[in-house]
Amino acid sequence: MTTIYEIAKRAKVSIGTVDRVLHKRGRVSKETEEKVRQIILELNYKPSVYARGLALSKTYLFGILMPEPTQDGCFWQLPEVGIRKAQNELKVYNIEIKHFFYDKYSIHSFQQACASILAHPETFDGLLIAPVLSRFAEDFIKNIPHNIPYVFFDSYLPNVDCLTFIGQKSFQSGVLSGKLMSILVGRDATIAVIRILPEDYHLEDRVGGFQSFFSQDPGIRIRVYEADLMKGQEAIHAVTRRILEENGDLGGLFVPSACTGNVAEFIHSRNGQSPIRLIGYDLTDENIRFMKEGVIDFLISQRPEIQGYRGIHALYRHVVLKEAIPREMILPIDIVTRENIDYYINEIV
Amino acid sequence: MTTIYEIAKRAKVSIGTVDRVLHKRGRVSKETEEKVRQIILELNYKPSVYARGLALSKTYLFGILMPEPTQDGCFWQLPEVGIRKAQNELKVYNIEIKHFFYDKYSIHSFQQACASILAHPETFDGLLIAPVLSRFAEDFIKNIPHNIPYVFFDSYLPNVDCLTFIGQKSFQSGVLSGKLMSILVGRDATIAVIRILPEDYHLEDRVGGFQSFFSQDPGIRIRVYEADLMKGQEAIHAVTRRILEENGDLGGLFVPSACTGNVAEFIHSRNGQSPIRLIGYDLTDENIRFMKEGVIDFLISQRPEIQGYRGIHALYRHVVLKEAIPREMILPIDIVTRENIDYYINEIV
DNA sequence: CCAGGGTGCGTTAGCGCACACGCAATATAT
DNA sequence: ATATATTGCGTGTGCGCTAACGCACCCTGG
Repeated sequence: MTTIYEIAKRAKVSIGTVDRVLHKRGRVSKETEEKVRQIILELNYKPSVYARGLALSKTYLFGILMPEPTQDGCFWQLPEVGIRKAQNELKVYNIEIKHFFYDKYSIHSFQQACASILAHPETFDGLLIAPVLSRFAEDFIKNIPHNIPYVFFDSYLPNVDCLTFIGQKSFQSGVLSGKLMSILVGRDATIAVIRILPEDYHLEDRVGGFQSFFSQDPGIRIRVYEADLMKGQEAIHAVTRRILEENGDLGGLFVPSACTGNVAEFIHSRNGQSPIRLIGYDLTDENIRFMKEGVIDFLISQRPEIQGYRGIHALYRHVVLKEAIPREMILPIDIVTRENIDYYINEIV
Repeated sequence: MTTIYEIAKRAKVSIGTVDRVLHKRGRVSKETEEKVRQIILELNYKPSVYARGLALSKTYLFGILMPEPTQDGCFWQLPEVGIRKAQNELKVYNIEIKHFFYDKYSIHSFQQACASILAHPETFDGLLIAPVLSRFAEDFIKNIPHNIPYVFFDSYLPNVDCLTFIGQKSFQSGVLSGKLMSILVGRDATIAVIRILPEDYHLEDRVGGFQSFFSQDPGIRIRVYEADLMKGQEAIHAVTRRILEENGDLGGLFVPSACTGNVAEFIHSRNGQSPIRLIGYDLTDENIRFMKEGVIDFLISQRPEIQGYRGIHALYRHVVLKEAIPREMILPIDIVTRENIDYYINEIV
């Protein structure tokens, strides 16, 4: 193990000088700085995290900005699980976490949460953000001081300098859903798709991917319906009713969001008819229940727990260990069905 | 943050005494020990990993015992990927790793690798073991000194005191394969299963699970064939040929191991006939290729990269951080198909 | 009676690093 | 010219913990 003493000795300077070079604190002549840098490279010096941690004895604070865990059928509890796990693991490294939840169907609530963070931005060593309300999130991002890194998870904001994005390729997950649906319904069928509003890139992409899978398949008729959640959860029931009324021969139904359970609930209550294949997203409690009951055929999981876990970890590795972080971490598109669902529930890294 | 000084002050003793209590090094009277323990509990004292690491300035060595990475169609490269990643991440905590590879089709080779470890067992702070050759692995385990912890991954050895097991539920993965096969082949079909020898609990369970899925399905005829890999890789080709010859109406083929690609290769070369649905295991290069070409329909992944990564991490958390480790970590049974395979390739935590 | 050993404690020297401080030597302002 | 910054460097202290060391005190056996 090479230490700053070793470097100082070889460069014929004191450890103070080495330290100044390492931390770019100036007060070093060009020549000595160059010499020290040279030796650091030669010896491939890496500071001891233990010694650094001890000397600094600083506690780091990461802020989390995300929807309230109870929203979207408690979907947002899932990243929470991973965040808590990371928090526990990283406690020993003096990492602390502060949550800022917002109501994703209330712009005011979102802006209030942002304001809380921006009131004392310098107290945070990093931020983990689910930028669900894309347009308003952009304003927030602009006001984050440049020296504080932030990570996106779940959804993405283009043209923004985040440390990394952790999530899934939405379009491709739609394509995969299409493939699964095609296996389930056979060559000739009518399939309904529920487009969820308010508009969200994420969900639009899923629908786009799904449609694209069938784009050259004349046997499959795809009909797109809309449900506006700004008008309340009842919108889902209403549209499902319409779909069933208007399509007596319905073979399958694709729901590009976590509210698949609401659809399942309605379909289930209307029993006795021919089975409708149902594919949706995310392992919320309700979705799990309807999958086990056989109402939902496939669920796509985005590994939300792991997104949360990795988000915190990325901040830790960047801020504390000063490691390089990849620009994005794309998680697999997990296919969940009755036979493997138990192993995906609260599955963390 | 509470320190040993704080504890010492409250207990009216010196830090040396506190240290002796913490490390159970004796030389402390019953009464003072009790008092110190009491205060430690009260303050919920957790030693600083930074200070410990610095004071100890010890490097830890973990040994890995697993098959040569090139075996089973380079399947064993996959856990290697995760192990290397963990190694890189944990380097800063003074963790080092030493590999012991063996030829899983040579008992002698296995025993030699074991002997290398047992020659100086005390140099290792922990072991990560893939106990593929179950019966011989048992002998090895018995000879590991009791103070050195070991972790199993990939497969399991019953009645043995490992720190944790990291792997998948083999039987259930077979059930899942059955489900997928049933969706693919429809209500009436003949399905062949290749039983891989030498006997391996892991693979037997997968076959068992697969058969159990169809146990009450009169429309599906399941025919089990055997291929003995001890006689070389050609056994796979030979049995595949026999299957095709004896089952003109073959609807599907289930291969419970990584050598699915070998089967695919053979089926692919015999083109022009009706499509045979193929389900197998693991993302080896060959399997990936045949999946992308459409020869393999589904692959089950056991997340081998993550198994390796987590194995090292578990040892680290137990040995260095002295954290409690769960008795087993069961990984999800991932369904991989053409549309999502790209996101599973070399996917690590 | 005392040598030898065990018991119960306090003291101390690092581990490698961060950072404040101090002290010359030079540069700039008054 | 003197007063005041600025540059370039070395020194020293402390972060919290580990483990060796040392010093009384007691017990035991010859």
